[in-house]
Amino acid sequence: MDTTTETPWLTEPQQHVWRSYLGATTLLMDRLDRDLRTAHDLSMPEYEILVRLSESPDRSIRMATLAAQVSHSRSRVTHTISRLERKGIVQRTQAVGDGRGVSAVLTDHGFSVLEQAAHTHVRGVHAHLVEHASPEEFAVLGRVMQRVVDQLDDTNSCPAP
Amino acid sequence: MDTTTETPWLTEPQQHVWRSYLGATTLLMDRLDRDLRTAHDLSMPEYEILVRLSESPDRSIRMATLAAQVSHSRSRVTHTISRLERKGIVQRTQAVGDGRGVSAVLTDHGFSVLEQAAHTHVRGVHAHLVEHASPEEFAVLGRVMQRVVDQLDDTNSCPAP
DNA sequence: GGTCTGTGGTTGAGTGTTCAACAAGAGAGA
DNA sequence: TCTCTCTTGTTGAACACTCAACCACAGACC
Repeated sequence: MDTTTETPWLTEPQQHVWRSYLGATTLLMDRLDRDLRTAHDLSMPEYEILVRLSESPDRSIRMATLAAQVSHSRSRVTHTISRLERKGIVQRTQAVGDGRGVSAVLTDHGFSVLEQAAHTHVRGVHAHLVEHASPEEFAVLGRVMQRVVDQLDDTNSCPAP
Repeated sequence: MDTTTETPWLTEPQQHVWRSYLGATTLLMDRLDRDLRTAHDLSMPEYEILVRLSESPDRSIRMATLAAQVSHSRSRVTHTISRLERKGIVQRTQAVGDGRGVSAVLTDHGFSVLEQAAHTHVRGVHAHLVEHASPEEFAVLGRVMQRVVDQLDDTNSCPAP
C-alpha cells in the first residue's frame, strides 16, 4: 500500500451516506432477486441477461459482448448461459465470421418468460426505489452513478503502467 | 402476480438511471472487494463485519445482532465468522445471561488487520464514489438511500397479512 | 413442574461465483 | 507460409451463499 499519501478518511456524515448506500443496495438487490426467483424461477443476473438479449437485433449477442454489457466475467456468463440453456430459455449458436465466436439467442419461450418477469421486476424497482425519490433526486442519483460507471470502466480497461 | 393493478413501467430516463445504478454498484463492489482481497485477504462482507465489531463495546457483538446490522442471514454470518475464526481474526464466546447466545469478538490480530485494511477500503470509496459527487449530490444520495433502507427494513419484519 | 411457542445458532446439501488453466481461432508481421 | 501474440469461450476445482432442517434454550402460560 502506498504510505506516502494521506488516507482521505470519511467524515461522519459521509460515513453515514456510505452505509446507507451499502445497506440499501444489499436489501434492494436481495429483495428483487427473491421476488424474481419465487415468481419466475429467475435470478437478477439471469434477468439482466435476458433483458439485453431481448433488446438486441435477432435477440442474439456474442458472449464477450454480453459479459461486458452486464459487467460480469466471461466465465460467469458461460455458466449462466449454460443454466439458461438447460431451462430452454436461450440457445447457443455459432457466430458468423469468427470461428471462435458463440452467440446466445433468446428463444420464444425465453421471451415469454421475460415478458412475465418484467412485471414483477419493474414493480419492485418502482415500489422500493423510484417511489422514494423525487424526480430531481432521482436525476441526481443517475448523474452520480453514471460518473462512477464511466470512471470504473476505463480504470478496468487501462491499468496503471 | 397481481394482474388487477397496472405495472408502472419506467420511462426511458428512469430506465437509464436504474441501469447506471446497477452498473455502478456492480463495478464498485467488485472493485472494493478485489482490492481488499489482494491487499489483505479480506472480502467486503468480512470487512463490514470487522468494522461493526471494532466499533462495539468489548469489540464484541451477538451473532443475531451482527446479522441484522449487516443485513445478512444468520446462517451466512455463522459461515463468515467461522472463516474469520480460522484465520485468527475473531473468536467466539458464550454470551452472558443467555444460554443460547454466542458473541463474536475481534482479536488483537484482527484489529490490526482491520487497521491496515481500512486504508485500502476508504481510499477506494473516496476515489471511486465520493470524488464523483458534489457535497450536495452526495447528501441527496444519502437521503434517498436512507429511505430505501427504512422502507425495506420494515417490509421484511412485517410481511403483509 | 410441564408444555408451548418463539428465538438463537449451527449444519450440510445444493447452487452460484471466482479463479487459473486451457484449446482454438484471429490478426499482425517477417 | 510460419510464428507470435491476443482474444474468445470453456472447464473443473475451490470457495461463498442460500435454504431447510435441526437442537437447545428462553419466556409465557397454566
